[in-house]
Amino acid sequence: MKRTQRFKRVSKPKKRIPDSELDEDSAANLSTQLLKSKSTRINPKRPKILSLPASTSLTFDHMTILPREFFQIDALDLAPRLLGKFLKRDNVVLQITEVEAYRPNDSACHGRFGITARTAPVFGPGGHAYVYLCYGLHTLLNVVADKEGNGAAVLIRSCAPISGMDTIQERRGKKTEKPDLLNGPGKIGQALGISTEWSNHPLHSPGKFSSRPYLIRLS
DNA sequence: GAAAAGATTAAA
DNA sequence: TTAATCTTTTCC
Repeated sequence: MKRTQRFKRVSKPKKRIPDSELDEDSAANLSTQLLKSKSTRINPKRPKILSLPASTSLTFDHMTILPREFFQIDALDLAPRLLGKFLKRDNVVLQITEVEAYRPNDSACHGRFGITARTAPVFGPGGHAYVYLCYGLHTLLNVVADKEGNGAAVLIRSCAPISGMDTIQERRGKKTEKPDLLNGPGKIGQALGISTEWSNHPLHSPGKFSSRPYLIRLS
């Protein structure tokens, strides 16, 4: 039975921007390349791993915050579009490398039993965060997808560090630069320093508090 | 009201 | 392979 759809960006992390050079509006000349990947089964418990089509080279000049319309589409469409995008909070910037889509009919989707106190944000309009505690230990970050009323979201599973390495390592409690720094959904939440209080926070604007994370792209 | 499961991680 | 750890949902 179908549960979820996972998308993975298989490429090397892009060059890192020195913290001193990064600001709200520009992170000059990052280029990102979506490399071809095979469709493989990463976790036997999960039915299918989808991959991106092969290799498109994209170059951007300026960072812009993604508009809310960007998010208000089917989670299955939103998921691959999040690959390569940037998640920013303060000096920490992560580039999304692996995501997983959860749709209303997926057996693992938190929205499958309707609106509850915890899952209410999932049913809200796309572009907000849905953060919840997993196994009592890990804060998992989802990007709510689709229109209001549809319980769909995309889990951020893995990222590459772009900026704020010191902060990331400090929050993670590891000095490594290896993939295990950010290759898991619980690690993303930890690296961003978020808690469940962040659930329902809009990701399509910096928000009232500048320290709140938001999703950006280079365009 | 009690019990079990869970979109995981790190360490052995 | 397993313990850690606790909230949400389910079952009686």
